[in-house]
Amino acid sequence: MTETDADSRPRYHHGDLHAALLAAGEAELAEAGIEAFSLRSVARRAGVSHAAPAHHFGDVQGLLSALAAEGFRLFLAAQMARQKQAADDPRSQMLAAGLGYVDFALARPALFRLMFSSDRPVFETDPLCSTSEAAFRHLEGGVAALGSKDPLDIAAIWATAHGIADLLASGRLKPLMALGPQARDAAVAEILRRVLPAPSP
Amino acid sequence: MTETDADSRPRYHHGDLHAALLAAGEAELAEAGIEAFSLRSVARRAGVSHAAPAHHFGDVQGLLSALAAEGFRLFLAAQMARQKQAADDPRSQMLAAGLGYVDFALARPALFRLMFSSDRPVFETDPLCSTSEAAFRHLEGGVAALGSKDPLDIAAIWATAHGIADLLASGRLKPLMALGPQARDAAVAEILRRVLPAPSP
DNA sequence: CGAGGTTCTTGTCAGTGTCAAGATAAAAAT
DNA sequence: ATTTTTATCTTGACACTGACAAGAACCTCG
Repeated sequence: MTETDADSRPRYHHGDLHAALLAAGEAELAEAGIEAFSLRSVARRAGVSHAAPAHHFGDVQGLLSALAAEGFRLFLAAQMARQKQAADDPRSQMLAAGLGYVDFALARPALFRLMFSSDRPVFETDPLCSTSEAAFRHLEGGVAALGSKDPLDIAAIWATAHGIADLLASGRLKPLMALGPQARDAAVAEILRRVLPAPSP
Repeated sequence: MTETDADSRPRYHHGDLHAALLAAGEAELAEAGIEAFSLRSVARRAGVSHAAPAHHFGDVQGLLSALAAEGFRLFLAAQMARQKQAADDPRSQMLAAGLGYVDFALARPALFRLMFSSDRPVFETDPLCSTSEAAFRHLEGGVAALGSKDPLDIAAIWATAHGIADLLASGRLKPLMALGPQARDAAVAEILRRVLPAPSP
C-alpha cells in the first residue's frame, strides 16, 4: 500500500504528513468553510486515519492555528506583490498594500475569516503569534513612511482596508463586485485615499 | 401568525417557547460564541428537551437566522439611538449612525459576527431578508441625505464603519480600545469624517 | 540483529444535529 | 360534555464529530 512519490523514496508511512495535512486543511477550509470544518474530513482528504492529525497538530485548534499562520504569510505576500508593482512613494505603497489586503480576502475568503473572525486559532502560540504581528508591523511601517505615528491614522487605514475586504469577501458590497477587477481596484484605491493622513507639509 | 404581542395567558406547555428559545439562543451566543453554539445547549437553557426547538425553528440554521434577524433590528436601533441624540444635519446624522454601528458591535460581538461573518444564517428567508435589507436601506438613505447616490460613497462609509466595528469587536485595535468611551467616539467620528463625500457645493 | 522512539491505526467515549415515533395538552368539532 | 383533531413536546435512534488510550507499523540507532 504505497503512496509513493515519484522521485524521492518514502521515508515514513506517509512521507510528509505535516505538509499534506496543511494542504488538505486549506482545501477543506475553502470548500466547507470554518463552520463546517472537520478534522476527520481533513484526515480523509490526506488519506490517513481520523486520529493521525493529532500527533502533528495536537487538536483541531492546533491545525487551525497553523492554517491561520500560513494565512498571515500569504496575506503579507499578497500585499508585497502589489507593492512591488506600484510606484515607490509612500502613498502609492500604502494604497498598493490595501489592494493586496483586498486581493487576499477575495482569493481566500475562508482563510481570511479564520484569521479575523474566528475564536478558534490561538494567537498566543507560535507561529501564529509572530506571523500575525509581522503583518501588523508591516502596516505600522507603511503608515510611518507616510510621516505619521498617530494610532488614529493606523486605525483609519487598517479599518477601511479591512472593512472593504471583509464586506467584499462575504458577498456584500455587490455594487463594487459588479465592477470589473480594474474598476474595482480604482474604487478601492479612491476610498483608501480618503483616509490617508494629509500629505506631508 | 402571531408574533407574541403582550400575551397574558399561558397557552401551551411552556407558555412561549418561541421567545424563550430566542432569549436562550442569544445567551448561548454571547457566552459560547458562534463556533461553539449548540442547539442542545440552547434547549437545556430553556429547560426543554433537545428536540423541542425543531418544531419552532426547523433546524439550527433556522434558529440562527431568527437570531440574526433580531440582531439586525437591534443593530438599526443602536444607530437610531445615536442619531436621536445628534444634531439634525445630514453629516452629524451619518456620523452618529456610524457610532451606533460600532456601539452595537461592541455590545454584542457574537451577534455581530453571526450577522456579518457566518454562513449559517439564511439571508434569503424572512424575517432575516427584510431586516437586513432595512439596515442597508438605512445606510443608503443616510448617504442620499448627504447629496450622493454614488455606490462608491456608500461603500466607503459602510466599509469604514464596518472595519472599525469588526476590528474593535474582535479585540484588535487595542490602541483605540485603550481610550475611554468618549475619546474613542471622537476618534471613530474623525475617521468616518474622512470618508464622507465632500460637503455639497 | 535488536532496543527505543516516532508515526500512524484501531477502538472507544461523550457530545452534536436531525429524523421518526410516541406522549401530552390545548383547541375544535360534534 | 365527549370525541376528534391539531399543535407541542419527549423519547429514542442514527450518523457524525473531536478527543483519548492502546496497540501496530516503521525508522533510527546501538
